[in-house]
Amino acid sequence: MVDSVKSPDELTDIFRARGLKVTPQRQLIFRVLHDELRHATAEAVHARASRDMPTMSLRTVYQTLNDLAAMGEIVQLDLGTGSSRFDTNLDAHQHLVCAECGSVRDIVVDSADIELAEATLEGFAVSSTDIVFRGRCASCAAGARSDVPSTPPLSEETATHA
Amino acid sequence: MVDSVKSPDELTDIFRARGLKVTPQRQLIFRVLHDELRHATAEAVHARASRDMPTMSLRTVYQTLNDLAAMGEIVQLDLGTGSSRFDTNLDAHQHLVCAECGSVRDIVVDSADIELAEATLEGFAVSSTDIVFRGRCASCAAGARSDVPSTPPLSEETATHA
DNA sequence: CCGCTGTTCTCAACGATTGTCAACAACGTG
DNA sequence: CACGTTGTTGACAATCGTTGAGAACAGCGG
Repeated sequence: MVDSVKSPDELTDIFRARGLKVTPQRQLIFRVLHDELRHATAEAVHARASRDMPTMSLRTVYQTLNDLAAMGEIVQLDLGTGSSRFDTNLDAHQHLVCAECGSVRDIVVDSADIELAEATLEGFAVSSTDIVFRGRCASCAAGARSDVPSTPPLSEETATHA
Repeated sequence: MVDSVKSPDELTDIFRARGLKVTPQRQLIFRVLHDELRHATAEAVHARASRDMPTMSLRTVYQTLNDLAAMGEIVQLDLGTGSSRFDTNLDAHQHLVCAECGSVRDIVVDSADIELAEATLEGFAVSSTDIVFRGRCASCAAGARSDVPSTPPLSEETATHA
């Protein structure tokens, strides 16, 4: 986790450099992302930001998030949890996703291991490798409810077999 | 190893074994999946199936697809392409996704390579590992014409490949 | 033939996200 | 500090993928 909090100056530069105004909304959103929510959904960012700025519009959050993503300051992720998440970690890394609570955690994988045989690729030019480890996080495992009947997950999402 | 077409008998057994009726819709959907569309979206399946059975409802397709997924006969995938895809390949494998045309191809990865340090996991119990290699397929690289907007006219799933 | 039960169909609703558009606030420059 | 350009907001509508709710239906046992 090298990228912790960015200074207000950096923050300002980031926006200014692209001709974007440094509005309090943008500052707040950016700060929320870096200070607290590392894999937040737009909703989550909005909820958090609304505490400090009650008039904050969800529309603005989406817009700013997209702007930041377009600038390469954050990365938009689709982890199959229903909504996009925005990652402030720009370093190469992968994710652990808890199927139960939906929490997301970064994990560094030696992607060099994942070498694909040229022959297998058959001309496919890989530009990025997204890995999602699904499972159950420690918290959920700890507070595992016992009354959950083993009803086959009918309308569950992304049911992967063993 | 390629699970090609399943015989009508197997097909019947699959449904019957779970107490589901072998309706023409289900048969058709199942056949479409195994015969042609290996990573189809519900829409795609519906489009194909509608050719043979014009009254086929999209709702039924979704329902049947979910049923099949619940039975473990197909796997629901979220490849970040906007909609779920349903994979008939039950063997452990990963996917190559072309960012341009959206085509999906299977690829076998020695997932044993992807060893995660216990310490790093911090109690997270990994149950599945989904890897998506994004990039550009050979076809798109070959016909890299900028005048053609990347709009797959018919099915989102182009031919398996050259 | 009747009714039961599982299926399918139609249509409406949902969640996430974006478009629009008008009124208004405010950033950044000079 | 004034001004012009941008950004924000609010109030919806619209989109896409997907699911819910019932009604209509088909097949089987009685």
